[in-house]
Amino acid sequence: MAGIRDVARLAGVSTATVTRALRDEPSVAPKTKERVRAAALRLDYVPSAAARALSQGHSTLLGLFVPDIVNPFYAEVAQGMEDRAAEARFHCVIASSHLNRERERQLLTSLQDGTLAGLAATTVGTDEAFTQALSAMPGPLVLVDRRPRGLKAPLVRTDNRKVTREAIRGLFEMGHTRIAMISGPQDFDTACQRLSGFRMAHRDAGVRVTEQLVRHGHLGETGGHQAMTELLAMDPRPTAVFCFNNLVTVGALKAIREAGLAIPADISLLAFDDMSLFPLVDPPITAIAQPAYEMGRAAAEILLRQLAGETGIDDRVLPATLIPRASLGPPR
Amino acid sequence: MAGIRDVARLAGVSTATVTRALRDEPSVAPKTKERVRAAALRLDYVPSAAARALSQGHSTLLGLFVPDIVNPFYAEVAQGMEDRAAEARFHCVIASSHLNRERERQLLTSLQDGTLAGLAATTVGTDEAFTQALSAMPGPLVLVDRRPRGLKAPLVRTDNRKVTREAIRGLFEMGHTRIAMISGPQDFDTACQRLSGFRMAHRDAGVRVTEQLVRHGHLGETGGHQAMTELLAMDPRPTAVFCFNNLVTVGALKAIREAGLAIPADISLLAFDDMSLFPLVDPPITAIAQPAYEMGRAAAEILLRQLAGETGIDDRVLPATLIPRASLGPPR
DNA sequence: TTGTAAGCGTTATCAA
DNA sequence: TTGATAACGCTTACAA
Repeated sequence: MAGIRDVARLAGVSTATVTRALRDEPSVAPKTKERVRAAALRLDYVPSAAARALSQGHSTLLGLFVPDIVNPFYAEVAQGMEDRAAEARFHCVIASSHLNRERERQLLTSLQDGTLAGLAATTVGTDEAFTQALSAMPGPLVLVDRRPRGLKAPLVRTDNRKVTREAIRGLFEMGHTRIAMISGPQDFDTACQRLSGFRMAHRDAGVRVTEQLVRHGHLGETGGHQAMTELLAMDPRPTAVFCFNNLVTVGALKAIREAGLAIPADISLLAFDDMSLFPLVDPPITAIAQPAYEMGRAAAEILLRQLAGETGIDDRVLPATLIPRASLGPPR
Repeated sequence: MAGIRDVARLAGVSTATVTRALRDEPSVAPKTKERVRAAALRLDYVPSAAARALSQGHSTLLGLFVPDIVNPFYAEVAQGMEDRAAEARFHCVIASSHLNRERERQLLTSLQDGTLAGLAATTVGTDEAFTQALSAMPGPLVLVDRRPRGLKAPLVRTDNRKVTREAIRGLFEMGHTRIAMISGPQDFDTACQRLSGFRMAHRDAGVRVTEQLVRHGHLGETGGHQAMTELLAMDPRPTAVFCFNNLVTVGALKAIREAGLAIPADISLLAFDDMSLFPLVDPPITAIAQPAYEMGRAAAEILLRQLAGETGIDDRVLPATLIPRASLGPPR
């Protein structure tokens, strides 16, 4: 493996000149640059990332912390982040924790030991220790999707409240009056915002929210399934249900099927977060799609700007879109 | 940020002793270790990854090269790889290329510049330049899913032929005789193996393969859609179709719907690769599931073993499983 | 425009 | 069992 010295020797210059030439600094004479480039090429010279990181004080690695990379929402965030990072010749380290504490700790250590130049995190509100450690961390930080209480860092998110309010309004316009919501933990700000939109739509429609129809604290397929089962056991049943994320939707859908009910005839189903197969499900699921890919890009962008020295960066709010399909219909 | 010198000073030892103590080497006196640990803890000392990498000659970063992290198959591979890597305190850099050449080049550079200690790759056969560059690379390499021609490296894969053969046999047992296959590019060894299983099942059943029913070179949803449309235009139509991967299946499914045909009454559909929503599709799709997570773990495992100096590592063949659902039925 | 030389923070070698 | 010290390979003042 050729080093910078070999290149310097072959080109007949000093190592300092090699560095400058290869970075295309204007202070180097064109002829010199040419010679250095030729030498580097001939020796297959690739500068050592470790040496560079050590010398410059930071790496070109961005970290992305997500609960579950298999969840397509996060996968798309990852793809967006990675694409944007690659444009700046940065790489992404994706850590998918499954809420694994040990893994969280490892990631934080990596931020401290300089493996990572910056971190984008989708944190779970419950984990106070992690949150606190995060805020004490050196280096750029950006939050994606949600902000744990007390964490001061730019956030990339969707306008949850607005889009939910509009979507639920559509339900009222169809004639629904008993609309249920399967919401997440109350310390998820996303859940709160979506719930808030849900309530506002009720106010808009002059309908009081039936609190028993709002189920808090549900997560994942299991949570969605359980909440839906409970909702279906009520009398009278809700005529529509709004699920606060993709996995919860899947669980709810299964529960509805098991109960032998028809969508949307017996009950309408509205999902937050789209999935690629939702159009093929029976029936195709109407969903509020978040611009996950763009959110990932925006996160990388913000990290890069922070690394460039910019401070006081604002939150970035991206629009979500209602994608009408067949799971919404007027109540019987 | 405290460095090793600060710790050494506080503990009253040399930097060499600090290193040894923190790595728990037996040559350090217990009392000394204790003192060093206390000092490190008090100063919040975290060794610099860059300095360590420079000094040791390699990082603790594993690279995973996949075509598309949003495809759940690869996402699961990534999760498996990452979990296994984390156990050894390694991180994973995921590069999702979308067949982007520039991105491929970047990743190779990272392998050369020492950013990555090893690389797991799911390469696309078509890209000879990349393949060749890969084989010329320093450092451990492991192939996942498929092996491009001429690349000598351990491979983690599924027993494609066997599982396909058995699944297609099931189709014959149901009474099908005109079974189509939407296969991938002929330079994908996975496509070849699955096709081979398809042919073997025909031989087992004493049925000659109708070559017009075998469509080569299709990839992605678009490819699946197009191939299926062509197949449905044939007269007589096939009574069953086998799709060689998940995206192709989705495309084929859409084409069947557009043609207004019923599954499985008009045509049976068998997928290679499962997806989490396949059970919810109309009808639920019968699929051959690959142990993607385990494949990712195995890839990391092999990389780690190579880093530990092991050579001559064999391919790892994992079993796939047929998951019966409702998209298969006897022909009319 | 180019060169010299001092870091950067570990680890590893050799002595003690 | 511990300590000095020389790498590791690049970047960057500072000089020339």
